[in-house]
Amino acid sequence: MQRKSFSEMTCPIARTLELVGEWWSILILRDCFAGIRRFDDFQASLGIGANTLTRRLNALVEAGMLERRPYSAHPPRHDYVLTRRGRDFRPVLLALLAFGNNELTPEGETVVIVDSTTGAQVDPVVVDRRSGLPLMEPRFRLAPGPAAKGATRERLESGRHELLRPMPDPTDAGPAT
Amino acid sequence: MQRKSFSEMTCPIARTLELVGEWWSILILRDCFAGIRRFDDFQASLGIGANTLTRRLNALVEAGMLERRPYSAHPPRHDYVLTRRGRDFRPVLLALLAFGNNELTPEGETVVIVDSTTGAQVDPVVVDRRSGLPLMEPRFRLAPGPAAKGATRERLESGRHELLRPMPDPTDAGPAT
DNA sequence: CAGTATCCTGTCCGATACTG
DNA sequence: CAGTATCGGACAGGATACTG
Repeated sequence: MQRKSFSEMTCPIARTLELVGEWWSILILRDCFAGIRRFDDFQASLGIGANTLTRRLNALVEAGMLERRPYSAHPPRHDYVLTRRGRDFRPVLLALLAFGNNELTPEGETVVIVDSTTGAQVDPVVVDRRSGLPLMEPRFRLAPGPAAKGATRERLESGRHELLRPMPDPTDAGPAT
Repeated sequence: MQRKSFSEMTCPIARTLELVGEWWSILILRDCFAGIRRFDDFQASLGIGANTLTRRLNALVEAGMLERRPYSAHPPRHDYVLTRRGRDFRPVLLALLAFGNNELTPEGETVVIVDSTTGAQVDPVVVDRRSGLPLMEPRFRLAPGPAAKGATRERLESGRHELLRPMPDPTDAGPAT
């Protein structure tokens, strides 16, 4: 990247983006959750060049998202499996999946989450683990953490942040104010 | 991109990735939720070139994530505000935020979500909106949607998919060096 | 089968200059 | 202030060839 490098950024979102780096990385992680572990299977599933796959796989290992697990010594062969950190990425994939299903399915959905007991399709929401309440509840707010500084801190303290707030629909003919 | 183009892919995750395209896009969306709406403010917040910002902003408008709202006619000026689709992207940002906070904060967290009533820090989880149960419950599973085909369908039907399943810890790699 | 090495190309991005 | 136009560099990703 010749972008100024996200590592200089303290934002956790930017950091995460830096870690998963390129798009293929996320798709590879998706495939890991689909049970794929072998080089060849990744290649077949993704339609990615062997070359590029090597680079992405190495990057993910280096990022601590994947781990090599030898299954043969002669010749040396290994599976690529998710580390704890890699498994922690799951909610991001679920969120991407939900968004894609809600917004981008001209010809119908290809993957859905269903509740086996009812057969109903699941609508994923993000909630607070402890209270079970959706994060949109007014009681929740973004706050500066210990390492926050400058403009970030100010913006967070001002309460103007809308990541946890319902927003008016601009297309719904709301007066422009 | 000279990648084969995700649009050929039917996976909702791949589609979403195609939509938000480049990394700056996601950071721009993040800033939109932070209440930023003006070209200049994006530039200052992101440290991005005016040139690049224009391109990303145009792409996001074209993708239906942002909308231009004129606030001046002479000269023509507009705010960039989230559309419904753009606001639908919120859970992805929350998931990225949570991941970054959990995994990538060597010097401490910069942004946290807190419960105002208790002061406790919030741990976000993804649950089924209807039942309130975490998606890891065995009753939930991925299933092929109406438009699923081929290998995707087979893999989903085989039940081997682990996106909604707890996975064994592979001896665990901590942060790789 | 499971990769690595090399070369090439597209394009994302940054810097700079310019406009109303 | 809010952008657009143009140029150049870095790098992700593709194609191909090669190894054990």
